[in-house]
Formats: sequence, structure tokens, C-alpha cells
Amino acid sequence: MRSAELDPLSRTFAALADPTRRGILARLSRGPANVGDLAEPYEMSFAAVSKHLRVLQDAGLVTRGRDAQYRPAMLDAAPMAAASAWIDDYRRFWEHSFAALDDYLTTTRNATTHNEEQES
Amino acid sequence: MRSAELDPLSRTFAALADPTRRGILARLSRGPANVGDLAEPYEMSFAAVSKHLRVLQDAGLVTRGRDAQYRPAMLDAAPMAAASAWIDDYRRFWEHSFAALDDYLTTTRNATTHNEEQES
DNA sequence: CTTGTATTCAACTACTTGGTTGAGTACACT
DNA sequence: AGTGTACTCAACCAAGTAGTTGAATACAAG
Repeated sequence: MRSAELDPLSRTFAALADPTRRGILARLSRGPANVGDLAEPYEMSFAAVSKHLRVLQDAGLVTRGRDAQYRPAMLDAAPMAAASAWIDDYRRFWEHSFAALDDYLTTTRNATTHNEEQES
Repeated sequence: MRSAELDPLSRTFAALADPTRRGILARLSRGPANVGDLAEPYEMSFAAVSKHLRVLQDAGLVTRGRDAQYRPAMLDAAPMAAASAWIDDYRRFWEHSFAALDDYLTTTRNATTHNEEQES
């Protein structure tokens, strides 16, 4: 499915479905950054990070500026509002089952990237 | 990135990044359904829907039963809790910019699949 | 004007995805 | 047993994705 013609919600979710991109967003939540800064934590080429950035930009989650040879990126979380709203319609399907919720929150927060991404 | 080795959060977001799959989830939020029922609104083969169902199942969003020759699917929204929690960490980045929020919510709700999916 | 730095572009590779069709499996019904 | 119904599997295809490397662009600073 060419993401160019994907609906906005699909594009947002697709953009978020990658740990590197979520990491980039986490970094940007602490302020604007250049590609170099953003690439630093990852063992991949500059160009690869640049591509991830483009995906985020196409999803509207990131806007880019211009400062000399730098193209600083900054967070724009607005598209997440729609994603959040969509998911929240299903909240009642897990909220009455706290065991499952707990399960997911803990395994996910531990095993994954969530806290690492936040680097907090 | 083979989704088999993706972290749970990525798998959840990836599963949600497709309108057909979101439609299936919406349908299942009204109760369990067979593959036939689920396939009915779509102009694609049975097998294609069966595949989407497998993606949802691998993401833990859907569980399957067995009833004679039927394999009824039912919603398990628990994995969405983690996705929702992740997104919510970015809430402050759009909540103070209500214009942008409004923009996204309205264009998305209109242009897309969200309400159609809910068929409400 | 040449060089260095930051970033993107283009071409390529390996793999995934979303769909197809046709055959196979599992069960119910007569 | 034989047929119909519900679904999955396997093989395939076209297109997309995530990464690579090397060349190109844009600017700053000697």
C-alpha cells in the first residue's frame, strides 16, 4: 500500500509502528534537533535516519526548518490526537479487565522501547 | 522489518495502520463474528480478510474461537492500552494548540474511515 | 575559490505486505 | 459416503520498506 495515498490515520499509525521513529519523536519532545543529533543514538547511516524523518514529516508529526546547512526537525504531535481519539473508543474493552491492562502496560514498558525512547 | 520480531508496541501500531483492519476491529466491538461476516463489507477475497485477521491476532488484538466450521473472532483491545499510553505522553504537545487539534480531528473524522468504520 | 560539514538523492538489495487464485482441511447435513 | 459450507494454506505477484553506498547539493569558513 503506497503510504502516499494512505488516509491520515493509517499514515500516523504506520509512522508510529517503528521503534527508531518513536525514538526520534521522543528526542524531539525535548526540543528541535538536527539530523546528526537524531542519528547519533542509532547504528545506522545518516541517510537512513533522514528517511525515517521523511516518513514522520509525511505523517505530519515532524516539521522541518532551515538553519544554514542544518535542517532542524521539530515535533508536531497534532496528528496523534486523531490516533489517540480513535484508540480511546476501545478503552471500555480493556478497562473492565484490569489484569490484562496491567499485563500489557508492564510487559510493554519493560520489554520495549518506551522508556528507553524517553531516555527518562 | 518482519513483524514477527517486532516489539509489541510496533506490532500494535502496525496492525492499526490499515483501514480494513480498523474496520474489522470496529465490527468486532459490536460482538464476535465469523470470517464471512467480517469479509462481507469488503471487496476482497475471503483469504485476504483471513490474513488481516491473522495480523490482528498476532498483535493480540483479536482472539479466535472454534464453533463447527466457523472460526469466530472476538476483540481483545488490551494491547491498545499500551499504544494509548504511549501516545498520551505527547498529549501536552498538541493540547495547547487547539487549532491544530481541531484541524486534525475534523479532517480525519470526515475524510476517513473512522465513522464509517464504526458504522454509527 | 577550495574545503569541510550537514544533509539529501539515486540506485541498489533484501525482505515484507496486501492482494490474488486454486487446492486442501474441517465440519455439518442428508 | 458424498456434497456443501467455512475457512486456511501455498504459491505467486506487484509494490512498498528499511537499509546500504556513493554522488550531489547547500552552506560556512578559511
